[in-house]
Order: sequence, then C-alpha cells, then structure tokens
Amino acid sequence: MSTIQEKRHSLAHLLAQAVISIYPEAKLTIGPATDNGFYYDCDFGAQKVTDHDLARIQKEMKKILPTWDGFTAISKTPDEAREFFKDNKYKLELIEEIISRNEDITFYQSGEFIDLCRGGHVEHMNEIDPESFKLDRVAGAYWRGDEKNSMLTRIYGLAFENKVELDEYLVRMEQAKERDHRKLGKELDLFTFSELVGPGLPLFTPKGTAMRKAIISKIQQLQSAFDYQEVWIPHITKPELYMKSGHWDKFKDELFHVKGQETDFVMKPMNCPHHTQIFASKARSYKELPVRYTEPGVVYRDEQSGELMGLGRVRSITQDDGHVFCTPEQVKEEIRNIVSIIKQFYELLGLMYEGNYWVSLSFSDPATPEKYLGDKETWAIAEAALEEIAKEENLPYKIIPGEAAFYGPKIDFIFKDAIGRERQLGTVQLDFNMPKRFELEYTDKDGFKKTPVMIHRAIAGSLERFLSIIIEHYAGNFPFWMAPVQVAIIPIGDAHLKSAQCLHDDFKKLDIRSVLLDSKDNFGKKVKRAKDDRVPYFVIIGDKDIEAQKFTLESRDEGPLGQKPVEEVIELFKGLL
RNA sequence: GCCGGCGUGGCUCAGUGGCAGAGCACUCCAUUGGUAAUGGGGAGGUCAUGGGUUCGAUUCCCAUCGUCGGCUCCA
Repeated sequence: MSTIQEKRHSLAHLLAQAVISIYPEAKLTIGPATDNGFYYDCDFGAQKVTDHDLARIQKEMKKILPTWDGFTAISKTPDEAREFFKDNKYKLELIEEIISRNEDITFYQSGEFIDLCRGGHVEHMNEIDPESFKLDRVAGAYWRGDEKNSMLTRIYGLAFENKVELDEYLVRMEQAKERDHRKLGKELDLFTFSELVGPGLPLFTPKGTAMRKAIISKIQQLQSAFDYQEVWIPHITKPELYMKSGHWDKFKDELFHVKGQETDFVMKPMNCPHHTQIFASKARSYKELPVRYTEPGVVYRDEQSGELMGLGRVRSITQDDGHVFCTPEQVKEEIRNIVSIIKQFYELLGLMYEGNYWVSLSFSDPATPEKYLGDKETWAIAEAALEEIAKEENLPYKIIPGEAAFYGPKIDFIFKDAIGRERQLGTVQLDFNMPKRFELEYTDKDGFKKTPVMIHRAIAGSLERFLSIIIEHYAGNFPFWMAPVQVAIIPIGDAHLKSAQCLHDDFKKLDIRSVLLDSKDNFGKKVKRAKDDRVPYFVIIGDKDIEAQKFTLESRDEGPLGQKPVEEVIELFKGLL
C-alpha cells in the first residue's frame, strides 16, 4: 500500500499530463506533494490559465487516470535527458544540477507520459480514489522561488485517501472561514480600514482598543515582577540613527521617508536604536544594570502591497517591545526571565501546551556571512548561550539556520493557530552588535569601561498580528480579562432601568467593561445581542430580581448561574480580571 | 512588487445592455417584555474610481484603486 505522499506526488504527474493534453505548448517544471495535496508549476507562455479552467483540467485528469497503471523507471544518460527536454529550459536546468551532483538521471513513465523525476509514486494508479482529489486554485509562483526569475502558473490540488477525508478537509476550511479575524473583526466591531487612510493601516474601534489595552496591561502585569521601566520615543528620526545601527543598508527601501523643511526624516521601523540613545544619555555603572526599557511602541514599515492581510500583516505595527541592557554575566538570567513571561502569558491563553508550540533557535547561516553584523566568534558565543538556555528551560527547540536577525540570534516561540498553521509570536533576541555600533558602555567594578549586551524581546510580538491569531483562536469568545465587553446588563422593562444603571455604574468604578442594553428592544432581542456579541457574562434585572435584591447571572460558557447578590457577582468578576 | 480571482446601501447577498432589489442594522410610531430576531412606516446606493464601445453601460472592454488566494519579503 502506498503512502498518501506517494499518491499526492503521483497525482502531480497526472495533473501534468492533463495540462499537456489541453495545453500542448505548456512547459512543465516541478510538481511535488504538499501536506494537503500537490501542485505543478507550469509555464503557459502567453496563455492565461485561471480558476475557471480548473474544472476542465480536472475532468481531463479523471479521464486519463483509468488508462494509467503504474510508474516505470527509465534511466537516461545526460545526453539522452538533454535531448528529451531540449525545448524545456526549466527541466534542462534541473538536469544540469543533477549531473553536477553526480546523481543518476531518472525518468518515470506512466501511460504515454514521461517526466524527469526522482521517484516516490504509487505502485498502481488504481490505489487512487478518483473522488479523493480536487483541483483547488491557480496561483503565481516564481521559478525556484526566486523573484528575479520568471513567474510560473502553479496549479494546486487537494488530495486525501478518500472522498470522506477530502470532504472533511473542505468542511474544516469552511469552519476556519467562520472564525477568520477579518470577518469577526467586522461582526464584533473591533477594527476597520479606510480607503482614505490607506492599506495596511488598521483603525481600532472603542471595542478593539479596549482589547488592545487589556492585552498590553496583562503583559505589563506579568513583566512587573522584573522591574521594567516604561519609556517613550518619537515616531520619526534622522536617517543617521539607522545608518549607525546598520538597519539602513538592509531596510532603507522599506522605510517611510518624511520630508521636513530643512531635514529629512524616516518613520521608525523598530524601537531599538531609539532606546539605545536613552541608555546612552548618561554614564552608566555596573550597579544599575540590567536596565530594562519597555514600550508598547508603534512602528511603520512600507510592506509590499501584496503582503498585506487583515491585521496579520500591516504597515503600522504595535510592538510590545522591550530592551534589556546588561552585563555578559547577566544575560542568562535575563533571558530566563523573559522566557518565563512568555510562558506565563501563553499558558494563560491556552496556547502553551506540548505539541501546540515549538521554539525556533533562529541562528545565522554560515553560508551567507554577509547578511550578519559582527564577527563569527561573537555569534558563536551568542548562539551557544541561547541553546544552553533552551536546554535548561526544557524548551522543545529546533535550530533553524538563516533565521537570525542581522544583529543576533533569536529564540522564537511558534504556536499553532486555530487551523493548525504555525505562527511566530514571542521572541527573545540576543545582540552583541548594536551596543558596539552605538558605543554603549558602562563602568564595571574594575573601573574599566565595558560594552553592555542588549536583549530585544517581545511577548505578543506585533499586537495586530497577535490579535488576528487570538481572535481566530477564541473564535471571538474571548476570556473575561480580554473581552471588549465583559458584561451585558439586560433590564427586562423600563421599571428596572434605574437598578440596571446603578449596577452599570458600579462596574464602571471597578473598571469592568459593561454595556447597558437599555434600548426599546424586547427581552429576547437583548439576549440575542448579548449572545451575538459573545459577551462572557450577562446580568438580567427584572421584578423577580429586584424583589429578591439579587441579579440573574448567565455565563456565555457555562450557561445560567441563577440569582446572585451583587457582592457575589463583583467578587466573581474581580477574580477573573 | 509579481500571477490569478473578486468589488451592488453600514453588513450579508440577489439582479440586469433599457426606472436599482431583499434581509439585517439605522430611524420613527405602536408594543412593557424572564433567555437567540414584536408589528407597521421611513430614510439610505454616481452599482469602487476614471476612460472607452453603444442610441443607451451597474452590466461589455481597458486602466487605476481596494480586497482575496498564492509567490517573494519580513528588523
């Protein structure tokens, strides 16, 4: 019995044959299996292939499928291979690479169709259920993933063991759409975009802003154990700041440039260089280290328009940023403290459990040293330190070369989102380079000036991206502390309005976000509004409650909780903050 | 930025080469109600924007903008 990946890869061959029989001029390139199906990248030349053509191609695949039995390997000499694909520059490029690696060149034949392929197919095509796959969409993809190359047309197919599994997948995708943060953001009135303001620039409504504040203050609460000091910096700077930090060479094209009357400025795309200048503002002693600055700062990046996606990728980004300046001896403890904040925060959100997250030790790529600041030895020390901590903290880590920031290696926390996609959230970054470039120093015990180490960290990362993930994670059913509206107060009739208003005022004094549903809607409609808004609790006030001097309480997650005296309601809510 | 799809009241969507439609939301009137939509009226749209074809374009064509799915990028 063949594996699902072998089936998927075999379907890629079938797709290629279907493409060729409909578009004989098309040039095939590569066609691998993916984790939900397969694709084939084709060069259709001037011919335009769109989603509307998929049905026809799929029909052709189903027509060819029963005519194939298995895959026969054919060995070819380099010259035979070159001759076979003499009209296909993509395959020729692949063939030359295989030759240069001294590997055998294999072709596989199925039916009339022959393709360059290293293998991994089903033994017989009758293992493939014709109802188990479906062409999904067309997309553009650069040849070899390089944007300098020409763009090919990629045809994506979905494929599973059988129709039931395929249908289940399609249902899961439909369900994912239901919790899409863009849809829920609109329904729950959390944020909006304006064509006048521009793409990638989200505007947060009062409700969305309440959530942002709740998240920021939760992080502040968790980090308060570690003596962070809040700072504030302007949103623009002279470009010289980034020339000195090293950001300029790498990112100058992605900065927003601001033309002043006499001097030109740029919008800050990150906070660290500004923060170094606060550290540098006076002489520092080893006695005051570590110095820990934090700021929920907004940065601006001119992201490519095609990259923007709801709150997932924006041009105005709020970072729950923090920078620690410390001695080399203090590095490990500081990083451990940050890891502990990240752990607490994501445990609270129910994301931090075995199997749902992993840790990327994002290291430099030795093959491309020009991408990084500083010398090899410093990098080796920094990377060794991070790995040591990851081991000591028992983090499920993998070393990912080439994922480092240009100034230092990172510990990135990667969580699975609502539909199983991996999303990077918290990050700790070790930086020996920027302090040197900014000539930061402190006077050590021995009276000598020394360079501090800088640690960059973010708990939520980008607040916007964090929100997009958390909205989908909870499907809008936010925990009490984060919910934009925490309690809905529902008076049954006008006679109960006064009492409802009193309770509303009590909540306000306690910083509990309540809403009083005092419209003329009838009771059922008010209940519907509270439920539609996914308010965690609602309180009902009617004759029975006023008589009993209690309130009827209902929880979104647990259902009716019966009548409670006001003190008990308030105690319950305080406990949830 | 690149490849492809899609743009109709605030929202969700019908519809058509010949007067622009519904439900929800909004507003007004009546209804005074105990767990998911009370009834009736009203207002609201240059059919994304700009060109073109046509007697006539929301509808067909082109461009721009926005958005969605990918690719590339991500300090």
